[in-house]
Amino acid sequence: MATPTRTHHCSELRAEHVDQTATLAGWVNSYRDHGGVIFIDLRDRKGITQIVFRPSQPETHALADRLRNEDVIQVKGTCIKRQEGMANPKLETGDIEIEAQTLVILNKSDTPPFTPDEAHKVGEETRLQYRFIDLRQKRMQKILKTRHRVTKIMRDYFDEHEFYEIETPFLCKSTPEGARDFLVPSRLQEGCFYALPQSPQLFKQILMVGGLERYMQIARCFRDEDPRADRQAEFTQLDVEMSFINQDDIIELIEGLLRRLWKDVLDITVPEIARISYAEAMTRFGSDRPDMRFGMELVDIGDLASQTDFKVFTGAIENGGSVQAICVPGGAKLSRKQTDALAVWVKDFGAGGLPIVKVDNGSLATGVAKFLGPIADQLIEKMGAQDGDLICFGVDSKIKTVHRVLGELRVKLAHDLDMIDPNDWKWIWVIDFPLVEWNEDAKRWDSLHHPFTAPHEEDVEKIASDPGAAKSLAYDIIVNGSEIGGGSIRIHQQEVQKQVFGLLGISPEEARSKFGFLLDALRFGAPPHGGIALGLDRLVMHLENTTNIRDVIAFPKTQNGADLMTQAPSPVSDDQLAELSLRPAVKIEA
RNA sequence: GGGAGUGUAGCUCAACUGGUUAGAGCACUGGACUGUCGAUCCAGAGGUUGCGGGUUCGAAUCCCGUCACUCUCGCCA
Repeated sequence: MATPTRTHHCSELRAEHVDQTATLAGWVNSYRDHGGVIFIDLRDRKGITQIVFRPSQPETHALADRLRNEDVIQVKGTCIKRQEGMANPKLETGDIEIEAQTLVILNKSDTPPFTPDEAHKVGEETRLQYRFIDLRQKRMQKILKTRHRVTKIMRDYFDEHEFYEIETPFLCKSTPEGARDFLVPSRLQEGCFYALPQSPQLFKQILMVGGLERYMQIARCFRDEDPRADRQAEFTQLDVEMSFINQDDIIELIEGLLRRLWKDVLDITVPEIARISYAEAMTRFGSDRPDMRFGMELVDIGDLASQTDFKVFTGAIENGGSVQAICVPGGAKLSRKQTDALAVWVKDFGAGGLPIVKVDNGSLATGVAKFLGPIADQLIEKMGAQDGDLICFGVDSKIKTVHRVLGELRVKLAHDLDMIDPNDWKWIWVIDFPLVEWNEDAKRWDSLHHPFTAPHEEDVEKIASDPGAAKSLAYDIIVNGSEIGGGSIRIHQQEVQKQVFGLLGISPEEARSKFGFLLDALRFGAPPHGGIALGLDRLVMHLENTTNIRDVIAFPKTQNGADLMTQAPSPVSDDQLAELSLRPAVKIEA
């Protein structure tokens, strides 16, 4: 077999190469056999070039007659200019073609289940099963190229800022907090298990105590939880940690990175990114990851609600709850059927229902309008509502539910009513998160970020006196309503860490057994430090304008955690199990 | 764990209210054709209607169960 070399890529040849000899190699993208002359569109990573086979080269022509889609071939021939009217403006290389002298079939392909050109209309299940074909389509190649550029830019950027890229272990100690761990049985220590890292959190802090000062890693993380459109069990983070810095340093550093990424990939300039507090984000947008591309901010109308006889409103307020509203511009055009569907939809977020009114001729109509007569004018004014608008109410005895319902609703309505400019980008930092949040079910305080997040210095006393009011030095970076990263300044003093563990109900014994190494590290000269992690998959999703995380991962998993190509996970042999001292509760034959 | 949706030829889809032999386009096979580029023309082959059960004279269609895939609530410090 000939060596599959080539002199040019399939995107390169132009009129200026006419009369030159060229050797190309690639896949048969399509073939057109005219009995005499045969045309092949030859494809490689970079483009497509048309090859012509003429009967005047009988041996080569006979070989070419057998070519089918996705055969891998090597062609040597002469670059010739296409005659007048025969150029193909759809191809970069459409002014020329290669007149083949020799053809080598490097590898004949079985009939493919689909071709790269039609992959975009093939079901995802089939694409994932034959991922090696799917990856040949232009879109997938572009996405993976972008992903490569993003990680390259990250490494260059942090290198310029004197960060070291340091690997951390995959085989880690299991900590039951947070997400469910993926467990790996130990062969050498019977009955014991490693866990795959949910993130390199503790290791990167240890690196700071270890004096490395600036660390970054493109880190694979594992969380054994149910997936969503934008998240799967195995994902990648840009992980960063720095010593002797404050929150502003991290924010400025990451803004610089985002600026370079968007400029380089999309030629879009990232402006100085505004910061809002968690409290403000919740009050105005009902969410800690507000989408700032549209309005419809939440308005507290508790004062007006209590002036009505509408029991839904007054009842909620009497129970210590809240009545809030959003004004949906042009929302009055929604049909009864559509608003009824919204009322069902909001129940997923804990709402009892969705009271609405439409604004018509300067007054309220339909829905709950008949209950709101006394406050109609004030409501319209307070909401800034116009004729043709829809006002949706969030009502509950818990303000948290009201925020959630209206926060989710405003995003859904903005999409449904096409209120978002697809070319708009809105970045925002959310800062000053509460340190902890009361978990009503478990009757305890939970970390909002994680247990190593530092409180504001002036709030340290509140850990004991008023934990819910203590704010943390945590920050999330949001783009278009999507959280693409978050981090915090860490606790670097053993005393404070002990207090936080105490607040979280982690006993000293428990803390010692789970995080003893961290507590030790904090005793021996831990510098002040902090960091952040950005979701690489989500970042690439934004840059490539997809809502499907599987699009930006070469070999993704399905919702069931399966790899449809390799058929993982799979049963294993009894021998393998015995070696690991494992006995499954459910046995599936290997 | 819950809710919703999808599953028919290799691929994308159709098949009325349960009713003849489950169709079409692309792909595939054979043939024709010397300028196509979504080639064209002629002919052909290709089906466990995801799987299992049930109702019925009769099931792709209705019912129950199950599996896979998607979206989603819970979950994801």
